[in-house]
Amino acid sequence: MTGQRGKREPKGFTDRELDIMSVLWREGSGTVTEVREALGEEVGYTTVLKMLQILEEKGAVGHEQEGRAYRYFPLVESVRAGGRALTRIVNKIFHGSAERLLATLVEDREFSAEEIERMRSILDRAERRGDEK
Amino acid sequence: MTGQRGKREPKGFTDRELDIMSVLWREGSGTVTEVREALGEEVGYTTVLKMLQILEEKGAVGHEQEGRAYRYFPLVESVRAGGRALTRIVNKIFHGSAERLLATLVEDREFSAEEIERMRSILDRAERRGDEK
DNA sequence: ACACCTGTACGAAGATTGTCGTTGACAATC
DNA sequence: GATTGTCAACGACAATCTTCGTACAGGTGT
Repeated sequence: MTGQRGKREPKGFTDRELDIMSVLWREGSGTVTEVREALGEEVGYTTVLKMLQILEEKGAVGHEQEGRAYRYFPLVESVRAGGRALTRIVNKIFHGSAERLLATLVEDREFSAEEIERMRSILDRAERRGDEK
Repeated sequence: MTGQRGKREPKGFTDRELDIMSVLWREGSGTVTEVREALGEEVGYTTVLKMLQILEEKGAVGHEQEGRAYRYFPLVESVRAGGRALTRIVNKIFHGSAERLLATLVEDREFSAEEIERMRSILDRAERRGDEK
């Protein structure tokens, strides 16, 4: 009974919710039918609708009328959601070490020289940003 | 009714489960009481026990008798769990771009010059690894 | 008008999570 | 040998998540 129940905290998304959000982030917006199609139609229409309604209740998406249908769009930015998810992983799994997270990230993946270069630039920027302080 | 539910897939951990796993990864192992203490005793003894039993049922932890108590230890490595979690995030939130994930990761954090340097080394290693192919 | 589409709303059912209370086993201590 | 303390097992309960079935509403075509 710690009472941290407040619905203010965004909290993370469950698997299915994340599937839906992923589509909306990628496409920008979508009707129930569009989202369902993007998911390969593996789930029923009403299921997708229900998920969107739950997500809306949580404040993660909004909708506007479009003809007869509703068009849903994300209200939380993917970067913010990603930041929260990463923080959680860094703290709980990598014991606060972003390095270790990075090591694991690049472990199982192949990168082109260009990608590596861009990632270096990202680190350079972070370094300069630190210096200016 | 897609039926791809097979309980073979490790799936992700929920918040509370991750709290518990985090302790076991950090400490190596722990009895119910130890884990509970590590969590600041904010949850009841039986709750921690139940979580450990659920985790055991899922194959994420195991236990051995130690005197009168059980000593639980992780069966899944943190790096593997982290890898799965990262894959999920990269795919669902960053649309497959590890770069963008990295950008978000370093965005809200401050790093020492040493940390940046070590992260660069990680990228160097990944690059060399790619070359050898 | 009537029968269909297309779409949303409602609500229920099953699974899982997270929280415990209670019980019972076992050993140490008085 | 009765009491107390430690600890696992069982089962209950509420909250969520996920999946739909069913019902209802507004157009469309004949």
